[in-house]
Amino acid sequence: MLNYSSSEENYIKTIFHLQGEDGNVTTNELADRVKTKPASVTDMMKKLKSRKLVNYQPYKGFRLTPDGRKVALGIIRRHRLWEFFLAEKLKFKWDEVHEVAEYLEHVSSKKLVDKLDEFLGFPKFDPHGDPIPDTNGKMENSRQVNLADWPVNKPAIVCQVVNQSTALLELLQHKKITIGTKLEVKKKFGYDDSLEIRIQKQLPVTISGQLAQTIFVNHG
Amino acid sequence: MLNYSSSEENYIKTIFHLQGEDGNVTTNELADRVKTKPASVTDMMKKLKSRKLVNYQPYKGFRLTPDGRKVALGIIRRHRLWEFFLAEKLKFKWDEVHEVAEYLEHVSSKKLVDKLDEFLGFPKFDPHGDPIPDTNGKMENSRQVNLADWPVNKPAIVCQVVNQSTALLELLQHKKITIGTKLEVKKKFGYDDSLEIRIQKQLPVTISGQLAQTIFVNHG
DNA sequence: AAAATAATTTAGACAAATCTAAAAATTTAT
DNA sequence: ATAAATTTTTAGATTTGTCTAAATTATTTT
Ligand SMILES: [Mn+2]
Ligand SMILES: [Mn+2]
Ligand SMILES: [Mn+2]
Ligand SMILES: [Mn+2]
Repeated sequence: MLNYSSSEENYIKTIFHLQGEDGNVTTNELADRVKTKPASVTDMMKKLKSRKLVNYQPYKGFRLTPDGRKVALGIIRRHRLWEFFLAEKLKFKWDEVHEVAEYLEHVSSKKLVDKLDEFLGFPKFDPHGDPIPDTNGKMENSRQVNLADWPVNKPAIVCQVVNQSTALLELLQHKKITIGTKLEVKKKFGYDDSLEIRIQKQLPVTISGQLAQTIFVNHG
Repeated sequence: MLNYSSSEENYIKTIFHLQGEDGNVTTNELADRVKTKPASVTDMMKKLKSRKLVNYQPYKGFRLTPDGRKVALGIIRRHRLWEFFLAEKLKFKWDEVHEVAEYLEHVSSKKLVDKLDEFLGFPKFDPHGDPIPDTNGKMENSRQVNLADWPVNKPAIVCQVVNQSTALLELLQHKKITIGTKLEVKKKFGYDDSLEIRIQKQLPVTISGQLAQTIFVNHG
């Protein structure tokens, strides 16, 4: 199995995140995300094309090839497993795991990653609720629904929180909401989109519509 | 705190291992160890000198400065903590941990390393019995004695095994000897330097003088 | 359909880390 | 003390990844 530089891996991973089901990725988009200049992106795309990891025609944007997608899923697997390790075993906070995982993800020993996965008990989701690909690149596509759209009185499990700012984390901690929290929506107020929710058997609490929109849940 | 490239770190770490208490390191020695050419070593020494990590005069060899020593101990700390993690938590074999630790050692987040240390229970020795520096660079200098020189009927704990070949590992596993094993030497045979040892309360077994010389022990 | 604007690529330069081949310094042998 | 051998350094080139500035292509406006 070939090996890629950290730089190549960062481009590959970012293309994966930017290209949706079908869309193309543009030079400027990618330059923004990997914090480099468009000229550097063009250089790298030529290289990745020659390695058959992206389909690329000048001025037409690019997408990962099936091979590129496999490489991307491997990087994402490592990133999310390390994030899980940092949060679960080393007691890092949510908003601290990503930065360190950016480095650990580039250590690409297959044996290391598979043994880590086993040690962690084959987790299905990282601390932000994103699914972790298995050895073969398969991952749950967690049919997750925004809490703002969840019906009243239906059990739900928090499975993802988008936008991982420290301010958001603070609010979630105060409300005692975390990945895995079981709750039900008790009331919805159309006036300001606020919700009244009940966590487990505790007293109901109110959360704003803005907060609800950052929270995604599963069928509990 | 400044950051060094993987390449710089490999040179620094290797100089630490090569320079003893007082000796100087030579260009060819270092080139051999870091698997590069003498010309590259000279280039790097100029750079490390300008960063005040080594003392270096052309043609006179080099040594780490106190700052360089601190950096080296940080790298060695990371290397050995990861080796311990791999062996203890991920169940890697002795002879598999080093290769992966060569990569993990270059992830230099202080928070990561200190939390890993805590998670592992502040281990004092890596799987090969080498001491692990603490956050301040202090480590046990394990007054270890070769098993061949150990007195009869005195409790000992295996703390290091030199020469980590797979063949040696296989033999040690068969004899059920590992780091931390408690044993006593029961008899010494001058004819072929073989020893009879007793592990814990088990029946005595015989080991060759050659094997005994690879094993170092502490006062049990 | 031009002209203006925006996006992308090319050209040329640079820093890091490495190499080979040649020059210089040091050490060893005669 | 020379000469020979060894070690070390320098000079010049190469690869990877980046940048700025200029040229090219595509898109949007008029
Ligand atoms: Mn992340
Ligand atoms: Mn990364
Ligand atoms: Mn090692
Ligand atoms: Mn290394």
